[in-house]
Amino acid sequence: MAARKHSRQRDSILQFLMTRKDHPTADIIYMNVRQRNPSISLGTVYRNLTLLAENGEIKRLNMGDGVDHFDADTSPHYHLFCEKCGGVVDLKMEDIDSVIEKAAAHFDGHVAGHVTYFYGTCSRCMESGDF
Amino acid sequence: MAARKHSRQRDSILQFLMTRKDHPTADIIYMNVRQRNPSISLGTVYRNLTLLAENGEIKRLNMGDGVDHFDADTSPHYHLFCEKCGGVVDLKMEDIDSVIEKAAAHFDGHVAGHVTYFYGTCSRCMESGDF
DNA sequence: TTCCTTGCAAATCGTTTGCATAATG
DNA sequence: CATTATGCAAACGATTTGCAAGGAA
Repeated sequence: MAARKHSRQRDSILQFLMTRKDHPTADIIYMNVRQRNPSISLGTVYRNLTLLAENGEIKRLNMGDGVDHFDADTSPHYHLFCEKCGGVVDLKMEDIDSVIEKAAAHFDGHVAGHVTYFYGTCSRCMESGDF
Repeated sequence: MAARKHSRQRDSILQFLMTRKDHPTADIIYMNVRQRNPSISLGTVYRNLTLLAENGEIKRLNMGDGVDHFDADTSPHYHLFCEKCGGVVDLKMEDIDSVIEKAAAHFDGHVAGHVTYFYGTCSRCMESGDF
């Protein structure tokens, strides 16, 4: 439904996001993309992130910290929210979608999917020991 | 550390929450408690919900819809967010904390816990068919 | 020339907070 | 009396949106 047109802003946002594996927030993305494109506005960043997420080109992550995080890696994988640095890191693990059947077992309605994320300490904060 | 004093407002908030099994938001709680206590303010509702949650007397739920939901049932159980009515319902199922070990298996840092919730359609919306 | 996209600023929304006053122990 | 709690309204932080101007097809 979107007769989408090309835009430099969207390009640089997506490009930047692909270089990062720490799932930055809209604000972090804004500050970084700004360095190459000084005139870009926060609103444009938000608009494009939403557009890209709706198109499935990126993922919008809700890690319970009140801010949305974005991930250019759309392949299925899990995330951990580091309670020490507030960062989000990837977590490779076997698929646990079987929890859906477990949930559906004693449920009258329909279980379409699940959201699962972990919290704890990332390896970086584990080493640096400073907390 | 909290030399907590008694308050009618807190009482009515907790009491109201215990009568509901649909995990209302602060605003819904405010509108309802207001009927018995017309002078209560939204700020007081928020302050008490936070206080009760910190004390473990109630649970604060993040269902990814941008609003906090509250639950007076602190026993371990899961929740489903109904995509049709926007409500939150309880979902009884076997414990799946084993996902923590699965997550920790290939992770360098420390996995302290996980957050899991489901989304789909509640039984009520399933029946009424109107969507 | 369409009409999608942008920059900017104002507007929303949910939630928190400062402050003077009221209620509790 | 010492403090915690309240009501009110202003303040906040993240995200969205209206609008006139700019850029892509």
